[in-house]
Amino acid sequence: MPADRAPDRTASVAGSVPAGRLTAKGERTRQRIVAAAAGLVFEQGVAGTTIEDVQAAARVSTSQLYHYFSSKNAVVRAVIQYQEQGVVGAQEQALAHLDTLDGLRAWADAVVDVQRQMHCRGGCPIGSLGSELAETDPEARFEVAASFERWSGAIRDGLRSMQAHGRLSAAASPDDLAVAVLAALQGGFLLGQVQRSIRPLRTALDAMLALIATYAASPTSLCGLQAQDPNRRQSRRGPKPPAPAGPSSVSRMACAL
Amino acid sequence: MPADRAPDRTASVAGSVPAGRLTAKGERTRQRIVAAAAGLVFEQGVAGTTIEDVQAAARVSTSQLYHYFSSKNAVVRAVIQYQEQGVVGAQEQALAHLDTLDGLRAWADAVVDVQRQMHCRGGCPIGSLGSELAETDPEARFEVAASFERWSGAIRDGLRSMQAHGRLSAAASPDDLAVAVLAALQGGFLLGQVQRSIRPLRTALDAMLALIATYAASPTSLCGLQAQDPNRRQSRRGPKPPAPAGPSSVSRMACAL
DNA sequence: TAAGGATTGGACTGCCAGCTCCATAAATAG
DNA sequence: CTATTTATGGAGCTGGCAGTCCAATCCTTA
Repeated sequence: MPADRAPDRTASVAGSVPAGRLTAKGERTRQRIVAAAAGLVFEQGVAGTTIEDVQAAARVSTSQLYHYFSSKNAVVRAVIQYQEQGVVGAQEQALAHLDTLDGLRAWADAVVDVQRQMHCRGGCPIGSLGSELAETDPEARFEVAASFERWSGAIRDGLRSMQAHGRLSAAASPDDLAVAVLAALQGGFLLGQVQRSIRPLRTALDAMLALIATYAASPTSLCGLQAQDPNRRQSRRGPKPPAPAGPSSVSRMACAL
Repeated sequence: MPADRAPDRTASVAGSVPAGRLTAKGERTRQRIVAAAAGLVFEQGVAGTTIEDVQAAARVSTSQLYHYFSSKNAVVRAVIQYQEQGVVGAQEQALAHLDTLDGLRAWADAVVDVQRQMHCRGGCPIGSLGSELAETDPEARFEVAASFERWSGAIRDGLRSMQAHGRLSAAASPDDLAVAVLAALQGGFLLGQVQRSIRPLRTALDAMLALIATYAASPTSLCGLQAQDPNRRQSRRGPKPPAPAGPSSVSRMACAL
């Protein structure tokens, strides 16, 4: 067995290369396929993306593709994990040291900015996959469910951190609020994708921020009367927090989420 | 021209029967096709539903189907309008005479109940279509966008009515809140579909209700401190408002939304 | 250097789904 | 009653797409 074998971080993916032995070169090819597939799937959906498309985009032959994946379904599952890594991973970074309401606002701004940069196309890479595959591919549904769980977990941890710093009332439930925020985010992405506008996402997240501000324990009043200042929405154009700098291709833009 | 011709309410659908003259019988056949297609699409998505499937479910021959629709795309567009009619129509009914916060809570309960009855399968009939078609069928995207607009408009009118009755502070923006509520609903449906649980939808809508309660102008306190009573979630099993009674098939259950 | 596994090339196949076409039956108008 | 339009039946065509197969080549190890 080769010595420079890449760490076997893909062993858990059923349908990968049979008897899964990958050299470093093979690992790179495999990654090229997944990245290309992720981009295409993001742009045109699973059903709208053919294996031929992926081959062309990744510049690999049929036998190459089927050397690394047993079926199109296997490619799709790899894409799901790839997007989970990219999107949720970036989210965990962005939410890691969250301890103020302003930090949460900055996070929301960054999220909205992602959709703006995509010109509202494609929706959320994970949410779209979930919607398309939920009723036809149980395993895919399961993996997307896990991604959502991890994502809302990151938000919950951020809120807990705020609570620990005394920035959030003990009456607030970080667990419930996290789920609600993620739902607002997903719904906002969907509405915005369909209407080609960032307004729904902006509005939905602002609403959740206003609710959370209601639970703010520190300086500001407990009553969220100025929670929804109509001016703030438009004035949010300042220097945005540098997103955790992913690679440059279109498919990675999605992952900068 | 026949005298008992059905009213031409489908004339606006491009791709319907060429030179669109429909007898009453033909109209019934057409409706059977659309209803069958709607059910299948709801269960398996557009890509997962073949014309053959629709033919079998609607008990029509190939030539019949292509007599009434020029292509699969035309069928899909008819399905979108069918679902808009069913879902948004029912929503307009349910939200029509909304003038109290409790009325809004009852509405939310009914929405959650729909997902429960579907065992969390299928998501929102309109949202799923939007997600699947947004990037591949511009016309479909446009129609779904219009549906969302109409839907949030219904919510907005309900909130305005509350405002007119003095139940909501003038500082609240029914327009923004309506969009946020719809986003929470859509996101809740998606998360719940993927995780096979009604919790996300319940939680997301409760969060929005808590925010709206914050704006409540009348009896209850302005501070939403008991807004998120964790007990209320389980205790919501009383006699639910009779949903606006749609037909009985599975595909119509979705439309009872 | 030789062997054996990993990687790559690309033609080919089988199937399925969307759609066409022609023929027949039913209904309507005059 | 007859001409015309509308509704139905069903065989079959065609293109595209997932997946197969047999080699050829590269790379690692010994």
